[in-house]
Amino acid sequence: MTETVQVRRSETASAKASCMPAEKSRPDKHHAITQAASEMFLAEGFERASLDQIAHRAGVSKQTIYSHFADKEALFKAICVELTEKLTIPLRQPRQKDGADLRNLLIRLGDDALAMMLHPASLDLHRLVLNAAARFPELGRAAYEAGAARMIDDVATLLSQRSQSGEELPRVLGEAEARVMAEQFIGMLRGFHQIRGLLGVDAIPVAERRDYVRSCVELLLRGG
Amino acid sequence: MTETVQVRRSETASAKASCMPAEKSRPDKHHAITQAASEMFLAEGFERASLDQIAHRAGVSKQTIYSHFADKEALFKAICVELTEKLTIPLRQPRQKDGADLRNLLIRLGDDALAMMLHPASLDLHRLVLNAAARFPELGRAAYEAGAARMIDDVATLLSQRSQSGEELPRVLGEAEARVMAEQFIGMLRGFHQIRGLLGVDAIPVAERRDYVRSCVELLLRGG
DNA sequence: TGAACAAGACTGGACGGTCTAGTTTTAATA
DNA sequence: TATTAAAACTAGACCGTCCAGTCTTGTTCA
Repeated sequence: MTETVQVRRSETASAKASCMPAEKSRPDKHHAITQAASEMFLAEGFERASLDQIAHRAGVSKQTIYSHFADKEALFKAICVELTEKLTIPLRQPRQKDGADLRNLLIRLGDDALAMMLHPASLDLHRLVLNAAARFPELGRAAYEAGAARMIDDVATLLSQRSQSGEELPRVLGEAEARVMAEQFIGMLRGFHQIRGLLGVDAIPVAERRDYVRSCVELLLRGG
Repeated sequence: MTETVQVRRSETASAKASCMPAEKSRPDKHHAITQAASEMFLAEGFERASLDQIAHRAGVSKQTIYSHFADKEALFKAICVELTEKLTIPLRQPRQKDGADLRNLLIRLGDDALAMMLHPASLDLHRLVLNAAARFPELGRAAYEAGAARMIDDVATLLSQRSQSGEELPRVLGEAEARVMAEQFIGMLRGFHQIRGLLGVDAIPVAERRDYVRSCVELLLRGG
């Protein structure tokens, strides 16, 4: 009796250590758990989401959760990593640059970036990670790398390249200059739109948002 | 016995309704409570801060807290309002505009605004309100009005005035244009500095930050 | 004297995590 | 294909802890 229990324990521990689907579990259970946990954590936050609720919503017993994850904290971290990865997929896909001039590239990029930042799931994750970062610093850093840092890198690379080869920008940019300008561009793009979403203030209409993006691009191209 | 308790109850309710210092309480108690509650909420968040801890830190009994505030939620909201008010005092003080040109005004304003946004207490409150906004929408809206909206208004007014009367900006700005440009300016000013603070990523050195602010002002003046 | 207070016991309930007992799935073997 | 044993699972009881909010019993102060 107790022996079989001990065996289970050790397997449980190893499965959790890797934070991966347990090797011998029924495959759909893991997904059901992470799905339900995502919904609950996003909607309620870490403290208010209870494992009983998550288990019930996943159609799974609490014990099964504990056979996949060491504890609530491990489940939470796994969810954060998974969601961060999922919601930043657009940032890791190479952008189409075929023949477009810098202005139109920046407009497309700006429209996409802003839409991503204002997506409800993105706002919820933002809230979640911001809150968790105080207690789990590695989550904060990981989210920064996957989100903000990635965007800065991409825009900086684009600006740097385009400034080298011609007349699309007033001057040739060094590495550091390009990064500063990228931060300025994404910063002004974001403006207070994301904050408004997070604070429950009404968003501006989409048409107005498009105008705003274009206005940012013009400001950058004139001022850069 | 029970009667005196009933009397206390009704007084408690009225004192809390106004969210002001109870009329008949010893004056320093209220401040001790809000002080301790501020510290605990900022450090731990709403759920993890317990009333026992707050009472202990305030050197006050739990009952005293409940004679000043209806419940934990009311205490929390009062703290949020009070902190929001306190931390946005700089935004409500008229700025010195004596004889300075727009460039230097914007630099001063930018330095101050960024320093304010990156202040540890400000970051903690930001986290707190962002998290609370999902459950208490009025807190979110109030914070937006006191913070972001206020800054946009101020900068927009400044830009609009200066654009009317001369050559400091390339063109005369309408009301709406000035607001857009103000949002762009503060947005690029903030960049990802605040996010880095919130996520626990190392901040850039102060000297570099000053350069960044100046660079933002130049970009705005050239591009506006 | 009476109102505000301190100290802390107490209640009721939620929750994280464990444990038990019985059921289903899997996969190897006869 | 039928058998079977281990592993994964379910349902829910259970434990210990924590906590919001109440109540009691005194104490302090105006």
